Amino acid sequence: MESGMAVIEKKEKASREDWLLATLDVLRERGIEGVKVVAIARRLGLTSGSFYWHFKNLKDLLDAVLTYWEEALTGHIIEDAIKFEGPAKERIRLLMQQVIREDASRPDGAIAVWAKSDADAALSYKRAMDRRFEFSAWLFEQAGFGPQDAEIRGRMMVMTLMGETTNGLKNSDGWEGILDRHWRVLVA
Amino acid sequence: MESGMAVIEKKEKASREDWLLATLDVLRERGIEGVKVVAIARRLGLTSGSFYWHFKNLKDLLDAVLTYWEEALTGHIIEDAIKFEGPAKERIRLLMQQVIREDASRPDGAIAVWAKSDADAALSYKRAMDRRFEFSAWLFEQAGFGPQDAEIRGRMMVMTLMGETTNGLKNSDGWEGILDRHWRVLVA
DNA sequence: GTACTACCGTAGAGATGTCTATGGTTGACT
DNA sequence: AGTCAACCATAGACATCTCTACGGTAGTAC
Repeated sequence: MESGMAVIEKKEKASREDWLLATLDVLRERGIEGVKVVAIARRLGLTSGSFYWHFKNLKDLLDAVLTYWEEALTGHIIEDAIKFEGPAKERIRLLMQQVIREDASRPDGAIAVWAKSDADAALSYKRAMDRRFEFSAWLFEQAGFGPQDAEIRGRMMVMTLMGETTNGLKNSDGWEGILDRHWRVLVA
Repeated sequence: MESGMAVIEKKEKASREDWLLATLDVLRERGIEGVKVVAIARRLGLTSGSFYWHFKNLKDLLDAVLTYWEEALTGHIIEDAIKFEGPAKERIRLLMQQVIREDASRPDGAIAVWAKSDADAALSYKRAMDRRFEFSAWLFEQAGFGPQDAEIRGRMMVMTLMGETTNGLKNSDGWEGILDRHWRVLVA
């Protein structure tokens, strides 16, 4: 079953952020229980000895992962959407495209599973999801839907995007068409 | 971080199916890398020695899990929906309710993550998803939508249900209302 | 009571993982 | 040339996991 994990990038020196990003890769591919110090070190072409220079221990790294996911990976999409100036429905389309385009780097599915067994992850996950639902509802209100309708459409958008993301939509043929048709149903 | 895993059920003797069901619980809660022989044995109040009476090895168990998930956990929902006699839109509502009601026992999210790192799981996952998409498209065609529209609405339904499932919709207040509003948008 | 089936426990080898301790190495600055 | 900061490797104690080997037990069948 195991096919081994290759050394992805051989760097002379790795920063704390390099370790963090490599961890996100492992998290996405192997799930939370696959996040081992030795596995991440192997991926970076380093040893575990160097890990403990950057992080106190494994938990320290996992906390950093959650914080990064909440702030950067959820936050920047919202910020970009707020900045956008133009029709509200186009803003929704833009956000959907951006999420799918980041497809490969999003560990959302793995974090959802992680949240089932870990209290800290569950807190982060709930905060992020609530934020997404709230912002998505706002997006659809701006597009002219009433509060109740906006809420459910926003919720559907978030769910659909998470589903397509864990499903790897971007790697399939005609993903842009599929996304466009999702959008049409949502803003209809 | 680890809070230990309690002995859930202490049985005198366990069958192959008991091991399988316990594995599904662990899979859902800890992800694929958390599926360890000792962990499942602990949950059943047994030791790993007994595991190897029922299964050749860990891979043997994991194959059984995939087969069971594909055939039973995906299949019976489709079968129930086919059996239903009544308006096509009501059939859709029924299916959605059934999926959410089974919420707690569905390991779909964990299998999606698993599929990222394992070829066998990826095959099972793709087969199951294709079957769901195909059947869902049929459901919406029966409800009067054109092929293209039916396909995208079916896809959205599957994604939304998977999202709400990994999100634990059933454990939240007013989940029936939320589900009903999802349905209304989809069949509108 | 003997035998057989179905199941379980224990012990242990070997692999893999966390984390500590300690000692390189490399480039920038002086 | 010397020093310091930043980063990495190695070794090893200790824990956890897979899987084998082998012996034990409870129920049923005769």
